[in-house]
Amino acid sequence: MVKKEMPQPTNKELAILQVLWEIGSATVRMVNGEINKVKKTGYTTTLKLMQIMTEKGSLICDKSQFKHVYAPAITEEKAQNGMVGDLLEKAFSGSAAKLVMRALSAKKVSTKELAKIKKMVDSWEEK
Amino acid sequence: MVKKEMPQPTNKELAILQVLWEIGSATVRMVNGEINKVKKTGYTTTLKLMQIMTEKGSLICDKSQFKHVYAPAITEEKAQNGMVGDLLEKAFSGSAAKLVMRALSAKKVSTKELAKIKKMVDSWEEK
DNA sequence: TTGACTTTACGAAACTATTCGTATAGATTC
DNA sequence: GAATCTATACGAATAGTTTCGTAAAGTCAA
Repeated sequence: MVKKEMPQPTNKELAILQVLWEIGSATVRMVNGEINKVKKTGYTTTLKLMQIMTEKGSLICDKSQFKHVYAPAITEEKAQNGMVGDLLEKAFSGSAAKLVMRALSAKKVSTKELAKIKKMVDSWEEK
Repeated sequence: MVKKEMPQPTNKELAILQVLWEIGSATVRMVNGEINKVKKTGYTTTLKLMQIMTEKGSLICDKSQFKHVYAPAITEEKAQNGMVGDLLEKAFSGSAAKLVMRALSAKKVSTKELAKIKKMVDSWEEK
């Protein structure tokens, strides 16, 4: 079985995927509505992008109804793994430790977040 | 003082930056030599890209000699922080914990790496 | 059914990244 | 200094993303 090498989603594609991961599936109008809360974007712009994403295989489109219904073709988890893996290779020579270090310093990390991270690292150790 | 919003480097730009971070500063020929170890690329292609990067402000060029000498305009640390911060925002809703979790699962992390990460998280806690 | 409205289809423009061919200028060698 | 080699300058082709205008097709209410 050949593993398809999926290119990382572009920023706009990711914005659309975020909406669909959140609500499961939606029409273009619904997605465009969400997108517009962040940045004004024409309806046909979003439509076109979603059609292209369907061609690429990152969305699935149900055309049985007049209003086509779109859903993500990959899970958020897989996409996140892909993006982190990509960044890891191209900017951190594959060292997860370096990346984690930057993640901690890139942003003020709350005590709560830090506790979560600690817990996660500990539980990972047991494997 | 206005903080300039630096766009994230593209993949090719990053490859060039990697070389310069490694050796400090270099001519186009040297950079192109390194690049070509990974992927065959024409000399003028690398030249053009480095000129564009200089225009953009991600490289600094010393033209006092016939063979121009280029150096990175930002540190690897800053660039890594930027890239991680960007990914954090656009794909993890700003949650460092989620990103760290993906970093751990995106790749087999060695025991050594895991120990480093643990140490880092612990020392971070003291602040 | 007709008119208003919504949705999709199509095509193209604007923009960016990447690539490289060709021309020109500076250095080197004989 | 003429030939040759190396470097930069310039412009353009290609490819991919993002944008949207316009047209065609489907829906629905009066």
